[in-house]
Amino acid sequence: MILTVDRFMNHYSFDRKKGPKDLQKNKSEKYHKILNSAGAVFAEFGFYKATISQIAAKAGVADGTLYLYFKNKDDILYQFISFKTQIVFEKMNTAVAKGTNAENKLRNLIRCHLQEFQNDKNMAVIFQSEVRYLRDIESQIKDISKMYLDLLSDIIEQGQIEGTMRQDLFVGLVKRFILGAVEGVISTWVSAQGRYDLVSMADPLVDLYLSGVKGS
Amino acid sequence: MILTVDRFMNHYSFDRKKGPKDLQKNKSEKYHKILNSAGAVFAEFGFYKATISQIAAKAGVADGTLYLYFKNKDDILYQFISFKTQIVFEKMNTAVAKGTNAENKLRNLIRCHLQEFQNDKNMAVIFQSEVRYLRDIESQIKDISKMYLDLLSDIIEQGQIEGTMRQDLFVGLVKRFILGAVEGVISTWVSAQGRYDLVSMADPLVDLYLSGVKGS
DNA sequence: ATACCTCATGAATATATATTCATATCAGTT
DNA sequence: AACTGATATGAATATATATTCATGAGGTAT
Repeated sequence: MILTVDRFMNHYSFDRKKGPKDLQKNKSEKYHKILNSAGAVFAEFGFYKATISQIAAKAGVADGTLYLYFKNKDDILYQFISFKTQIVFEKMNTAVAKGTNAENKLRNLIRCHLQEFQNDKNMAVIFQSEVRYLRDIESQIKDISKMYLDLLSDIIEQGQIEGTMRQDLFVGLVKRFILGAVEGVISTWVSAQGRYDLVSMADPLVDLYLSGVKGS
Repeated sequence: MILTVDRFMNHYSFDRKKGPKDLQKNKSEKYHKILNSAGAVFAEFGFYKATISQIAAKAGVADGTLYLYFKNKDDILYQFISFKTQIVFEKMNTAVAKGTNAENKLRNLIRCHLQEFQNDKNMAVIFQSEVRYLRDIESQIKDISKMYLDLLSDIIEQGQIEGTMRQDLFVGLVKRFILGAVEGVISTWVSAQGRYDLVSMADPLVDLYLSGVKGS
């Protein structure tokens, strides 16, 4: 299966008013400065309580400037998520590709997941907190987790072929189970203000997936 | 360990303006009518997009009436969550108490959890979506999941004593793992508009907790 | 019949803040 | 130096809606 993340970026076609020069601006330094500032403010206050003025101040620009780069407040969040999603999924795909067998792939995926979220706490908080928004907004983003789940499906199926994973697994359930548990671990880490090392949870977590808690 | 849910209700002491007659009003039919309407509206639109007028209309009362029963919009959500939390935890405690051994208790807990959320989809959606809010609001509510995690700790420890669960488990991780996975499954069900039977996931899920996915 | 209390109403108020736009700055070009 | 286009500014505007409060209705006791 081919996992493409392009659709997150490309199919997004709110028609901005200023049209033409957008392509250059998207890459501009200021665009990213605003995006990062927005990330910090959203993470701290939540999307609704965050104000345009706060974001502008943190980015060191005037309020009106945001509207040269973004359609509106919603758009800022949308772009933030799209941008982060793209980067993270590329890394995840790479990580999985490096694994030789199913178990390896799974370990790489989970470690990468935890690593990326640990590296970018704002992102972690926003992905945690703005679930609601993600649900409401543009439909393409709805399945942020879709590709992740597809990755997992592939790994599990490979494991079943290898014979390293049980044949009787209900894949649909197993993948939610795995993703849910990682997110739970991240969520806890976020609540704890990121005070401990998240990545070190990766292997113990995978061990649980594989062997469960039952005594021998 | 004794799990008390009382604190969720009792320690909440915003001083309402009308003081004296509150006790009666808290139980009144209209209070609950508003609370349920609020639940429906919050679930449909999310806390911030929901308006007082919508809630009032759905409850069949005037806007101003809400302020006879609740301090403000925040308070409505707070009370909703407190109320639901209390009920659900009582049921969970009862369910766990009925189990004889650790595995049984775990099965009862998970089944109860899924059952209650399936029965009250508004609650499920709100618990899913308003994470952010739960984090910001009054500190007592922060640990909505605290008691749940404590329940799990007890079960796991019992399992270790029984010898039915591995001795080398990192309980702190295991309990997040279990809760995260249940929440993930619920989250998926919510996204799917609750079209399938959630409770039937309980036993397969617990099987995964216990035995993992590894082939024999 | 009157006074009194509780509860309900919904139009009027107050506030917050997202968004716009007339104006300014600056770089490069002629 | 004057012109042009792109970019930036931030005060002014528009809007939405949470919250208040003067008013009323219904019941009960005096």
